Formats: sequence, C-alpha cells, structure tokens
Amino acid sequence: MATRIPESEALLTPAEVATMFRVDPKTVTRWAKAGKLSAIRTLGGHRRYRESEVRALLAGIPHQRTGD
Amino acid sequence: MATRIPESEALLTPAEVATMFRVDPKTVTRWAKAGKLSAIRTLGGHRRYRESEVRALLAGIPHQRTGD
DNA sequence: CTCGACTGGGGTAATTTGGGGG
DNA sequence: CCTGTCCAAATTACCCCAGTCG
Repeated sequence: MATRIPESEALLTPAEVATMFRVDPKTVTRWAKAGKLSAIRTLGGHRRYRESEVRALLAGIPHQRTGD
Repeated sequence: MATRIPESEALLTPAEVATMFRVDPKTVTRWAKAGKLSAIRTLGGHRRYRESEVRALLAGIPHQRTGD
C-alpha cells in the first residue's frame, strides 16, 4: 500500500481539543501546563494532544494510574 | 485546521443553559446534581451540558424512561 | 521565502463552583 | 419540594504581541 505509520497516535491541535471540551484553546494549554493533559511539543514549541487521551478525559475518566 | 474533529457533541455552558430555561446557572447546576441533566466536567471542574440534551428537555420531553 | 492562520505567554475581567440561609 | 441570592475561591475567557505551522 502506501504510507504505513506504525507507532503514531492521532494528535489533535489545541483548537481541536478546545472545541471538544467547549473551552478556549488557551484553557487547554493551561491543562497541559497543569499536567492534566499529555502534550507533545513540536519542534517549534507548539503542543499537540493525543486523541485517545482527550477522548478518555471526555468520557469522564480521571487520571491514568499504572498500578499503585 | 486540517484535522477533522471526531465524534464530538455540541456542549453548552451553564450560562447558556440557564438563559435557555430562563433560570439561574445555579439552578441548572442543581438539575445536574439531581441527575436530571447529563453534565460533562472540564478538567477544571466546570460543567458542560449537551446541546441535544438541553434541546430535548426544552422540547417538552420529560425524563428518559427505561421501559414502561 | 512569503502568506494566512494558529499557537504560546502574561494579565485582568467574567463566569462557575460549593455551601448556607431565605 | 423548588428556586434566587449571599459569600469566597477556583477556573475560564479575552486582550496584546511575536513566533511557528503548513
């Protein structure tokens, strides 16, 4: 076939996440700074969020715990 | 943007719902706490209400029955 | 390299939250 | 039983600008 991207997760822009939560993009950035959201930084410093992460948060799932 | 937003439901702020019902945002919060309204919480604790849900209630639809 | 649109950072006003009492 | 208002604290929204994205 063609481009088969393996270990790449669908990333969303701040505007995307902001729309899904009905908040301002700046607010999403605030969540990332607060550590409430996993943010991947581009080479320019911009943030990109994982779709799975956002959807999980929207579903009402608190924080991901890997055992305790 | 280029990315397409997945399944996202239009959400309304407490002020929006309050205006639509001609009540105070505090009252809308009570409905959410009473389970009369589906509320999605932001990562900051604020509530967001589904537009479809609110519109259905405004349309005169009572509560969701689970078989009758 | 240039272009339009979006993003990041800081600061301030508005909104929302929670509980108590009318 | 249901609703509107009080208080203080927390969170969110919008303003500016320059840099980055595609």
